[in-house]
Amino acid sequence: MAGSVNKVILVGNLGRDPEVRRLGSGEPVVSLRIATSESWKDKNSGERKEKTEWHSVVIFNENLAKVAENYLKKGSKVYLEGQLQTRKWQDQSGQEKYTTEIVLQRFRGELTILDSRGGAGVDQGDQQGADGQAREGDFGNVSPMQRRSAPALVGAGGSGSRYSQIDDDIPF
Amino acid sequence: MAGSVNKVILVGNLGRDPEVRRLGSGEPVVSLRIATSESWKDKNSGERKEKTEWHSVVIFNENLAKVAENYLKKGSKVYLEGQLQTRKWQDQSGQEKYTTEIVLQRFRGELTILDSRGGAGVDQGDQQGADGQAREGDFGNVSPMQRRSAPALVGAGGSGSRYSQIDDDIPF
Amino acid sequence: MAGSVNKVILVGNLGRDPEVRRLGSGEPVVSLRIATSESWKDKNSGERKEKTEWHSVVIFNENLAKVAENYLKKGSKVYLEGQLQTRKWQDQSGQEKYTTEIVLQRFRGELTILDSRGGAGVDQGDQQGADGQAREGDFGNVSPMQRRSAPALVGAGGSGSRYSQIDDDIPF
Amino acid sequence: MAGSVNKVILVGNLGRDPEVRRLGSGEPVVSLRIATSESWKDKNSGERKEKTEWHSVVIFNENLAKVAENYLKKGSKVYLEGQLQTRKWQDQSGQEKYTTEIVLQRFRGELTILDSRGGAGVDQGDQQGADGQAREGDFGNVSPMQRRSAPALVGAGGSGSRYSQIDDDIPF
DNA sequence: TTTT
DNA sequence: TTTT
Repeated sequence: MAGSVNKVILVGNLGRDPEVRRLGSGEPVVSLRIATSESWKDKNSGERKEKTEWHSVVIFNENLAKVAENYLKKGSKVYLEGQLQTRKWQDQSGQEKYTTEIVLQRFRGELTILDSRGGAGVDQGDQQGADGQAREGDFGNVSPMQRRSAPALVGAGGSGSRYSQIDDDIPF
Repeated sequence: MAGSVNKVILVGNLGRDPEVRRLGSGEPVVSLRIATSESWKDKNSGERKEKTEWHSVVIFNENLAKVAENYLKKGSKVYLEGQLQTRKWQDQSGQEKYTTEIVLQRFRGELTILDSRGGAGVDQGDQQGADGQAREGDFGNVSPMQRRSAPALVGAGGSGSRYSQIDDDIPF
Repeated sequence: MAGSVNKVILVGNLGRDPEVRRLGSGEPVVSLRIATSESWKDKNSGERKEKTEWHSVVIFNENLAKVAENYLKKGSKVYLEGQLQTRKWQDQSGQEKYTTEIVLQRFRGELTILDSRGGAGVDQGDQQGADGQAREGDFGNVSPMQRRSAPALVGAGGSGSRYSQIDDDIPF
Repeated sequence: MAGSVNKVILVGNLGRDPEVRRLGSGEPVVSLRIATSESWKDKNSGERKEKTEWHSVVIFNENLAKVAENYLKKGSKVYLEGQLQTRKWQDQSGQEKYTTEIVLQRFRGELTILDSRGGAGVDQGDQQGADGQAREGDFGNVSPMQRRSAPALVGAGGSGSRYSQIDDDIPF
């Protein structure tokens, strides 16, 4: 439809480490499980109550997938923008199921790490500085402090060469 | 969780008339089915392609539910803000199913009608003018032009009295 | 600062035709003046009141600038996303002034035309279809119905060749 | 104008402590100065570059003003939503000036504290729990850990009674 | 399964 | 004036 907008904005924490699968090209596609929650004081009982919502996020955006793979882990707090997408699938018994996910398509979406130490903002528009000059291959300002504690584990099947390529791209 | 955000922004069109059910208190809860879509030209075939995404929206916000009930219909274009919520249910055969909806909770969310004639902005914060004076009971600027063509049908089970009460509330 | 977000979302109407200036490269930079407004019923006087806010928008994003140049005009309704930027300048008398604008940087921001006839969505991520295949040069789904009424006037200083180049890019 | 949206979303840090002034009613109006910034690696020089943008925020929303007054301080990181508003004023020399601010009107806007320890989410819709029950007077889930280090200084001109009233409202 |  |  002409003239439509489909946007999700989340600020929440990863419930587990990112899951990475690779396309034929070797590019990572990263899945995240993000929790958001609300809490309030029940007016009758006076108790604190809390409700957590879990969100499934899939990152096809190449640069953001690399960042997620390399700098996020269980517990990380992020800001992200994606779009809603519902897909149909069949379970083992042939039952039809629907799953709604927040998808960051290629060249789309945003991801910003919010953890206090090593937090870093990254989004797909970061190919350009405030000076208006485009900078291809530059994908943002991820701080090394944010690096996952076990970099050797970074990237399922990831090779050192891929990782150093990221070192070239990431500006630090 | 402290410090989280769960927000969906949609601009799209209703695929069918709003569905209204009533709480014990008589307040409407309105369900919408909203389409958003993207189109692009396939680089290989040169064909125009389009993909439509359908979204289920549930409006508990009392004022916005009244507006949806009375001023939206199949084809209407809206801007809306709500939050993602996934609920579990069982179909007739006892199968577990999950449905993800965009929910506008009581006192939360936004809904703005974007149709060219009679479009009108309404949101829950509209209890106050630009002058900073609170105005309870005032819920926005819905134009009569936007009224559904068959007001007699407005509101499943709705009575004339309820409708005129809305007339008191809606500022026109 | 690591971990920051600076985003403006507007739905409003152009108060005048887009203003286009050209960079040395010939790329258009387009300025828009957008009105948003709120209305409410004054609780004391019972009068309808309305307050309009005017926003200055500057589009450096190349594809979106072309769309704005060619498909927007006074009165057009748009959805747009950009970022806040305040710049300092001096008036003729040497007085320091500050102007805050909503900027759509290169490769960033979104612009979607919302007018009922010929409305069309365009954003910088539209280089890729729902199939996940990137499509460079494709910048969205602008409908010919949306074309400004006087295409001969399109593009200050614009040549026919540039315009037909747009015809190649725009998918219709 | 019917059908418009005027929304700003910021994630950033306070450059200084909140400034509080009081309305005749004693209600606080809080001004914040928020920094957002982007950084990138210059492709030519290879240097890290950074550009910071400063935003002026004014909070009329009563509950959010109290939270800002009591729980934010220089350096705090927040997520907030408000609307753009430009006002005209005259400096001492009679010169006309314009200032653009992000305003959180009464009953509108959102504010969520993002600091890692003691971070807390608060927004004006928090008068209701996930159970859909409205809870007046409840304005969110601010953690005591987030309290400013010198609570005695909290609230310019604030009395102990006002502060304990907040203690009643804030759910901890 | 996160976070506070 | 913040933050990394």
